[in-house]
Amino acid sequence: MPARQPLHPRKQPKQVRGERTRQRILTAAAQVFAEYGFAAGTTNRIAERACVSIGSLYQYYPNKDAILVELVVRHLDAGEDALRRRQEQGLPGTLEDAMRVFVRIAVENHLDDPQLLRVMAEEAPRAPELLCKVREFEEARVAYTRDLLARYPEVRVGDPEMAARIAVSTVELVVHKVIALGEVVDLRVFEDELVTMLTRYLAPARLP
Amino acid sequence: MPARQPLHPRKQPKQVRGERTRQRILTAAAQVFAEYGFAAGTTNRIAERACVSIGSLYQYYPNKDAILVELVVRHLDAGEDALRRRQEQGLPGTLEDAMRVFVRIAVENHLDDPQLLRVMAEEAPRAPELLCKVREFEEARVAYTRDLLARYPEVRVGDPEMAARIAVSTVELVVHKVIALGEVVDLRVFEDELVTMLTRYLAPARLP
DNA sequence: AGCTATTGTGAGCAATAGCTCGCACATTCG
DNA sequence: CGAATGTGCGAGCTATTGCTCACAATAGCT
Repeated sequence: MPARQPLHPRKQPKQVRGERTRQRILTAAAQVFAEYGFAAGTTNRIAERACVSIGSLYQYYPNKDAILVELVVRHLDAGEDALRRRQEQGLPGTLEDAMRVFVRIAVENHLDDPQLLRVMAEEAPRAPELLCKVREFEEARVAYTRDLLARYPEVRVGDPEMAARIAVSTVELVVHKVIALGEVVDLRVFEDELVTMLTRYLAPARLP
Repeated sequence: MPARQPLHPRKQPKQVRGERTRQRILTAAAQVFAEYGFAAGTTNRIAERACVSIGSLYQYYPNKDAILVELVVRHLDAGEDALRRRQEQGLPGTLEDAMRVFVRIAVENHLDDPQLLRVMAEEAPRAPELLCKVREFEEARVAYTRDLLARYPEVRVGDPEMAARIAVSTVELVVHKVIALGEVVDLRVFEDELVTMLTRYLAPARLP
């Protein structure tokens, strides 16, 4: 690895041609990272896959990391959108339904491209910029979940903030593990159990 | 990165001197990996920290990965030992106590050296050999947990195997995240909530 | 056509880091 | 002591890879 200096004023594409090239590079990068991993997914390989010269690649992205950052940001945005769309359909009738929505969105999000997701999850902690963005999104989800829980009177936890935090992390991490690491389990059973765990935790049946 | 060929018949130390050198290398590697991360923790740096020449380093480890593998295996062994020792103290009185033991062991295990643990967790999925070993240990823990749950009559779950799997993963992943990623939370509150989640999930209060 | 800004090219530079190999030093043992 | 074996050394080879730069091609406009 040579000079990694951002002495580069990358340009915004001003013609359609440029926009399309940029998109080709991004798509190729997603494939290459998914196939080879981040380290072995060299910029030359990405350029080759995108049918673009290496020079062009560096015209749009200042360095390799920046490509990954854009991929991650796009993924986070997509996840947020999915949640927002569900949100607009109104509050689920029961807490269990609400939890099922969470889990299912997470599963769908990961099922899309498990390999790429795995790379992103592995590489995220390395780039401080990425870590920051990921945390931002996560904080938003925690806050949203905390508010959501407040709407169900049957919820009874010691520390609502911590409960939301644990719930969000658990869904994210456990789903990611099962999907990306390719555990061989029945997804329906998995979903049911995970939903049960969250529901029983947050809204325990009261003793007589 | 140049030739990574294991054309090497690494030797077992036959003198005490060799054994000590090996240990110095391992200790240094743990420090260097924790401080610089895996990629930036170069073999030369490790050798320097260990006050050993790189030639000596490669006399005991065929390549860089092998050093990490040994560190991970040692850590896994340590964790298993800790669990076994508790196990010999007899079955905890309640399920909640049993869960608390799990969580606390995980926390202690991670509190030991969060940075190194983080590196190991991030790097583990890359080396197939490591992934294999980690899974082996995890399967053992799942089996152990499944058996443990069977001993508490109040446990009521749809799929005991899946429940054990989810419980093990949740503890491991969530604890790791909170400790290694340095989330700013009260550890006591965190422990309590996590234990509560597991307990309520596995042994829900029965309705009248 | 001609002129300019934008986009595209790819050989090759520079830096890095894993790892080797020939040799020197240390330990053990007869 | 001296031979055999084990241990330690570290300059430098080799391969890789992120990235630059001088130049070429194309698009848009008059």
